Amino acid sequence: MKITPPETLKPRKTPIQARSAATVDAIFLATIQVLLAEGAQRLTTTRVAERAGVSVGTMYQYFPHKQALLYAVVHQHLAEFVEAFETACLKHHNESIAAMTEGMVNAFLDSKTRDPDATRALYKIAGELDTEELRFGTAKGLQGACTALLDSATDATFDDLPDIAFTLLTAMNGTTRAVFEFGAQPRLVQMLRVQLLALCRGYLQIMNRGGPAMPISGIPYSDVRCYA
Amino acid sequence: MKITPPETLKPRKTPIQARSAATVDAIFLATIQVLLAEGAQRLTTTRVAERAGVSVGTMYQYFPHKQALLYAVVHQHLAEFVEAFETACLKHHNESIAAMTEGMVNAFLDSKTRDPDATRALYKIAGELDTEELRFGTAKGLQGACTALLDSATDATFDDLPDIAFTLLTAMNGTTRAVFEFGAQPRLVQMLRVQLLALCRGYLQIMNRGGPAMPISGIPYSDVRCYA
DNA sequence: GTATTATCTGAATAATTCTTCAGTTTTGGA
DNA sequence: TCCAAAACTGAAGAATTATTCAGATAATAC
Repeated sequence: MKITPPETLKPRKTPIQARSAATVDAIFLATIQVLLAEGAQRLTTTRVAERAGVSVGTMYQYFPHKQALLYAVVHQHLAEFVEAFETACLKHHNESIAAMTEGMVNAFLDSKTRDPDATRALYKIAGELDTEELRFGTAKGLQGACTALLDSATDATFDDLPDIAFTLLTAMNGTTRAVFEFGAQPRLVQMLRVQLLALCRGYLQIMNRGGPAMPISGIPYSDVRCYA
Repeated sequence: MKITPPETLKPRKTPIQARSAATVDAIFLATIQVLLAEGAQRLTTTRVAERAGVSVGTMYQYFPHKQALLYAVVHQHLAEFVEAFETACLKHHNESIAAMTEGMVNAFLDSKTRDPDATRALYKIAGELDTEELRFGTAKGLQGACTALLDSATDATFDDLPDIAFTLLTAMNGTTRAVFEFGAQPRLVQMLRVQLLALCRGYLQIMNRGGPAMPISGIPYSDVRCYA
């Protein structure tokens, strides 16, 4: 997964000395902190600079405008996330569905949990990033990795794999997002890990082409796969 | 579900004549339109008023400040959604899991699809509403309805119902949100309907206390329910 | 030690935004 | 028809914000 930022959102210059590298890091960190402490509305260049302990001018030396800063922060974390997820997917190619789901769920949650503040902050601005490019690129990357993974399952085969991958990923994201917006207490995360495992496994079991046709009595499952 | 707005977010006055009722409606509509056309950043009181065809002063006669307007718009649609979902849940009490999941998924998607623009717009500002009260209240309401519904299933019993309801609801929301953020083309919505049905059914099948212990060979499912 | 490059500063500017209120227009009833 | 209440207007004020740039300071190379 490689996502190149649009021309207008590219950083103005990259740090050379160690001092400036530290400055940029501080700015990134401050962005997250201001976002969590004050909300997206009150995320201003001045406030971020102040929190980072640098002057506003310094910020504008690295980022041509506020949007570029936001883009950089989101891009950084999202890229890390995509890479972690893709790596985990590759690691579990040619395994069972049970092993795959475990790998995916753990990779997903571990990556989001590594820096909970950042995760929470990112969910807050994800909507205002006016470039769909990032979201779209990220989604495509994850979907590709998940599709390929499932396609290599040793104990199941699927129709409409991209749809299945899309559903799995967005379901994981939705549940995770909710947990983080409720504070992401460890107990909640652990609960989610268990529930997600069951969610993914149950879903894939039903979608498995060779699986049982009607696991629960009542309305038949046959209509589940035949959509126009 | 009844959600009372905090004192500071209450409307300044309620329309009496038909004329003013139309004005408020126009303002609500304009808010959605500006949000979609310009984004959350550029959602200003002046722009909304202009789009609604009224003066800014008129807006401030009904809403004490911008936040109150936003709150009102979100509240209106969310309340409708919660009620539709709760009604659907009540209608399917004491039925099979298959019937329940179908009822829930359809209610969820039908309600969100009724006014796609509003749905898309709401997802955009959901994050900036600085009062968690609404989100929290809504979540509680949905979770309660879903929990009660599942508890009445004729062909299954569950442990940790609130957790299961939470997972189901946030998974549905996550997938739906993604579809709407990608434009919500009818084909995508139809796809989602099918996938969600399978997702919910598969999950509940696994979580059913009386269900099969190990539906897919490989790593055992036994650990799925025993979390600390 | 000096020259050069990298980095930082922060008051000033221009633009945008929220909110008010004194006055005007419209409505519905007596 | 006439009037009091309801609804509307929009220019003006106060506050916030993004962005610049000329000059100061620190690091590095030679």
